[in-house]
Amino acid sequence: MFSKACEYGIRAVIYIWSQSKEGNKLGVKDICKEIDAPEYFTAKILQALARQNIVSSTKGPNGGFYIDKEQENIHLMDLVVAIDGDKLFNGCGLGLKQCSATNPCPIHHEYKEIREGLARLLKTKTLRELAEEVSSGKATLHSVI
Amino acid sequence: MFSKACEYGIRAVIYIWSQSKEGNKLGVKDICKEIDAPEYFTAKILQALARQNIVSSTKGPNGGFYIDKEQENIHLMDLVVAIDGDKLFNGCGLGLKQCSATNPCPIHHEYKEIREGLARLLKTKTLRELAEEVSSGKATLHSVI
DNA sequence: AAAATAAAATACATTTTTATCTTTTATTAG
DNA sequence: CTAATAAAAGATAAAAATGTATTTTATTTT
Repeated sequence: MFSKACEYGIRAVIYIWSQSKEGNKLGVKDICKEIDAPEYFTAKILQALARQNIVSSTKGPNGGFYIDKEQENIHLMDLVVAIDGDKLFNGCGLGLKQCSATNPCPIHHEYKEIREGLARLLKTKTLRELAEEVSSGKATLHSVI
Repeated sequence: MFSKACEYGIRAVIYIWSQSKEGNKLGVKDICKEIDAPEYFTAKILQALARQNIVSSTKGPNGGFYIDKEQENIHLMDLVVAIDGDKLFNGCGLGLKQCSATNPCPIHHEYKEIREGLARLLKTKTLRELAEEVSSGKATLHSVI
């Protein structure tokens, strides 16, 4: 469903959120150790997200990734689109170039429902909520060891 | 969502179904022209499906792909799994190795619903039904020109 | 039996995704 | 100001997905 890049990105950002109280900044190495993701690859993803203003970052000692005020109301959808684009949400399930209610592929209507359900989920969930689930121990970002 | 291979495969098989009355056999070239898919690539997919007994084929003059009795009750799910495997239906949305109700990722429950909705759709639809939609003109397998 | 046909198998090429390593730039601590 | 730190940027590589071309095999028609 989501690309690997997107999976790592979501996990990383939720982790940053869950730790980003009182101006706390997190290094890529720490993030990746915690979420069990490849370091350099995840770094690239986070850099791209910083360029798109989904997360913030600073260089140098005590630098790292963090969340600031402007990013408080970001939904999971914004993050997914920033990494994977929106093809998941507006293309035809069978890859037809033109597929619509008036010229539907054989699964158009049912697939549309699924897709919209997914979009609804991603648009509803804020990163704050997801981070809270992790902070409170109700959810995790890594496999138990 | 589905791979390109799976999109082409679904379209090809539905088309074979829709044309496979009275022992009619279809060549790869004809199929690909109709569904607007790359010929050699789609041929490989169909060959793999033939090995897995999702469709039938014979070589030689008047040969081609067709559906026989044993394949009458195949659901869309069988086809998708034959091409893309089942990772879409049993993996974690965020890629965690272990993710379950007792050790959930932050979107476990909601994502599960989406995934199960998709699985339900694919398990409900038979290829016969989908082909019928195409035969009757209610749905198409290619963009209108 | 020979020729023609079409899938099957094999080989090869390109593009995209995933992943790693190195160099550069910005920032801070001493 | 200098050294240390950490992200940013760039280069490279491996793997997977996608796509194309060629050779082989099975089948049928003549």
